[in-house]
Amino acid sequence: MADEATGGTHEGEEEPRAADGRVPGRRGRQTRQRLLDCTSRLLEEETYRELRVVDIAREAGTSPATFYQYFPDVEAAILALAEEMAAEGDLRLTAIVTTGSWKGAGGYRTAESIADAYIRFWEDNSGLMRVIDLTAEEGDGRFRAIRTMLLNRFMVALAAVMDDEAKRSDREAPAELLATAGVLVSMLSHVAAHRYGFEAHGISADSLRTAMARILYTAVTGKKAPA
Amino acid sequence: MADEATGGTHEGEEEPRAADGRVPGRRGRQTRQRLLDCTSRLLEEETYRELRVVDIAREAGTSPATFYQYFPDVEAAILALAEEMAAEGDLRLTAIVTTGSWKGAGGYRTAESIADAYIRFWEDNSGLMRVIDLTAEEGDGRFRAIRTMLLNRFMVALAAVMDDEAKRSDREAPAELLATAGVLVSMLSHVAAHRYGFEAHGISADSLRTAMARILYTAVTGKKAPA
Amino acid sequence: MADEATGGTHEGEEEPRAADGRVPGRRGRQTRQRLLDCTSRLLEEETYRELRVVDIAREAGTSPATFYQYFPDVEAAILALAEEMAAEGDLRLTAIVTTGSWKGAGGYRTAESIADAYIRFWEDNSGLMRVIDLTAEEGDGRFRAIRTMLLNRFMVALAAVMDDEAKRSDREAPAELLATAGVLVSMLSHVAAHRYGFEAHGISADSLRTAMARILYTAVTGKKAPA
Amino acid sequence: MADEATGGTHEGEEEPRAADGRVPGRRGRQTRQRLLDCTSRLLEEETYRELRVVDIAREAGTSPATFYQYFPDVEAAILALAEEMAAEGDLRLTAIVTTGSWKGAGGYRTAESIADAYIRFWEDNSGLMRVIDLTAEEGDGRFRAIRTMLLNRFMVALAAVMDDEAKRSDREAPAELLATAGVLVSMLSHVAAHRYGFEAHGISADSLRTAMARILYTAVTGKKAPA
DNA sequence: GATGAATGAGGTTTCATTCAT
DNA sequence: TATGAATGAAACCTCATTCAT
Repeated sequence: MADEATGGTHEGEEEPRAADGRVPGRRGRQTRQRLLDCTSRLLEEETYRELRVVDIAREAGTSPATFYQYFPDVEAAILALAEEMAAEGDLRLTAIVTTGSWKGAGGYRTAESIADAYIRFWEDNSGLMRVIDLTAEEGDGRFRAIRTMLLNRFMVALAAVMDDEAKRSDREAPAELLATAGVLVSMLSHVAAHRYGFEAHGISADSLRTAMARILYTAVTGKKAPA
Repeated sequence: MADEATGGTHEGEEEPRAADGRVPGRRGRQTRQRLLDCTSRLLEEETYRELRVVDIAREAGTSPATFYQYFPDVEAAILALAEEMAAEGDLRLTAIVTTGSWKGAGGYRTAESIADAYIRFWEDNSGLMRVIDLTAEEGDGRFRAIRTMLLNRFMVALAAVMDDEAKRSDREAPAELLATAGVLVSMLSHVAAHRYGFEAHGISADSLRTAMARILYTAVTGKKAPA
Repeated sequence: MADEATGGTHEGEEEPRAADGRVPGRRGRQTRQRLLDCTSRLLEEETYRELRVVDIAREAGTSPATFYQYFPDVEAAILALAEEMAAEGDLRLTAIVTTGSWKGAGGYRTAESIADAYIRFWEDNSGLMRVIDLTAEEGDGRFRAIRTMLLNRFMVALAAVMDDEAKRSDREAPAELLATAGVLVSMLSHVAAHRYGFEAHGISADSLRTAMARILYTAVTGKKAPA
Repeated sequence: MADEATGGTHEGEEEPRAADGRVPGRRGRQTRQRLLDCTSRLLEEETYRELRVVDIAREAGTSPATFYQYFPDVEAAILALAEEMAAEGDLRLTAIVTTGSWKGAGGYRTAESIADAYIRFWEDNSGLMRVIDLTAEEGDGRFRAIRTMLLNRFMVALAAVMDDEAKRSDREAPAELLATAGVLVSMLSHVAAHRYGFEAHGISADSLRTAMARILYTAVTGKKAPA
């Protein structure tokens, strides 16, 4: 969920630096990227607590020394990864909200597709999101910032939609507009994150999606969800 | 949130065992508890990734050797801690739902107090809950089980209430009753967990509570939340 | 030589601490001492620049881990060694000056035995003294302090003797009494340190001793050295 | 001080060679010199024990690879630096002795200016001299040779002066002529090296100079130093 | 029951060194 | 000539873990 209301920092693509302070060339950037990719992959397999520099290096077919040429430690690599992902994910998520229509019968379908897209997004980045969530909760400012960048626009977009819908149907927008949007984002995030936990106990992804879509729909339109 | 629908394992209070297999006496149990308390405390301060046996021992004013008399590793201590907490928390959380009335004006107040209690519970156990969430997401069955034990009854109770309310007001209960309850629990959990993230960006705990209470209220009663 | 005129700190035997902050017991102190002894030995063989923790541990028949239980790094071990030595050496050196008589023919013999004792002291501690000198020159306050503790009393004693002698023979004591003593100590130290360098080029320890004794004798008594 | 009586090796200005054996051109010599300069500078700031190839390269704004084009390791660079310095310093130091007059009242002033010049010379090359002293003490033949080259002529010149003065005043030259000169050089060197150590404890450079000048004067002329 | 002490094991980190460009 | 980049090798350092007391 979006921990912050203030806008994400568009950081103008600062060059990554090698350990000695120089900006790496083509080959170097390639290696760096390979390390990031492997970090990402391992994040799915290993426990965060047990993810080692050696593992990443081995996975990437290099030596730890090479890893340290590009990142001071595992966290830094994950941070870079998170930044990369947030930049892309931000758009991907926001697009979902702004695209769909909430008028008439299609509204519920929009709600569904949001739930769907969210779940899929989390699935695509589960390892990384898991760590971002953890570290943000642990109070790490850098990861909090990333999380914000990633979820904020989605949250704001959702709030805007709720506002529009309220006006359109002559209702009053809820006083806690942003908070409500944030709560909904939280709901989506957490369900997506723990999807397998649910499934392991008989609650299908499908019914989760439906349950979320209904809540979303009602929150946005103020109407009962269709049967 | 409740990853599982099946009941929590009531493990009949098995005695903790020391490393040598014996059931520890009074002094031993005290030491063990001290270690658990310190683990809990450190879980708030340190990063999970960096929590070491040595740290716990030092915090408890003993040596690592003593730690190993009671736990095979850090995870085991956390697990014990989690079990301890789940047993107590289960009741504490469920009580909230079963106690309150949903009739008339008081219904909304019940929703509010649930949100409140949830946030407070998380606050009291943030470090531990953080780790339980993480490890459960990472697929660790033991922690998933704990999480279930903790949240399942709450979820089921919530589902029951929703069912009752539907019957009372002659509505049809939502098809996805359990899923909906699960989703609501997710919402509560995640917002509680990331409460400080929200606050750091201008969304107050108060407005979060209100936003959650409204969604809860609507989901349970099928009515619009009062202005 | 004595870089400082102010008195050495008698530090009341502070207990050495292990890495975890505890005061080691008997066995621990033994190990610690063994490590110190080996450090001392290696200081004679290896280059300071190349003295590694591993070397010391191996020499002592333990593992690096054990070393780190007692010292944070090589420097710390050397420092401890230096402190140990300074406490003992201080007395050993000072005794030389205060013991001998400067009256009549015996005076020159006293000068000689000072030179002698100094050379011998350096020989017994060459490796350590070498490092103390280096690090003190490099500006390390801790080693400077040690050097002071070691040489200061000797310097002061020498100054006192010079003062006495001046009074006895009705001369005026040199204005730069302490500075002169310091310079003489420097002379003794450096010659002792580079003794082998001299010898390699045909200047025998014997003639060095004589040359120094003469300069000493003249400086202290104001008389020409006997042929 | 002059560890050796035998003459310094005049090595006929052999061209420096690059790693591949070629004699470097203009640009190459420039780079090499820059590396030497940086080494010299770092010798003042860093500890000898901690001076790394990487440091030098970075300081010089190049990469380690470039360093290795000119020197096989740090020691080699220091050695080159030392040779460079010794060639120049030799003359600079010796000039002091041969220039001044020892007749009459001016004699003491000559002694003073020697002490002065020595101190200044050390100050200009403290880092390097520190390392030369250490390595020579550690028994490294190459550095011993350098040290000899640097100090030998000064020592010999001093001995010659002492001899002259003895003859002039009809005294017998001290039997240990060379040894005495060597001891005096030691004195000068050590005091110069530890000048700051003295100052930190209340013995001023000025009084050191005076004390040394007096000892020198007496040793050379056989007379008491003027009040 | 508690714990000093030792240490195997293994990850971390740094560096020297090389090579292809 | 210069240097990005990679990396073997080795030291550093920390920890989990054990055991004798």
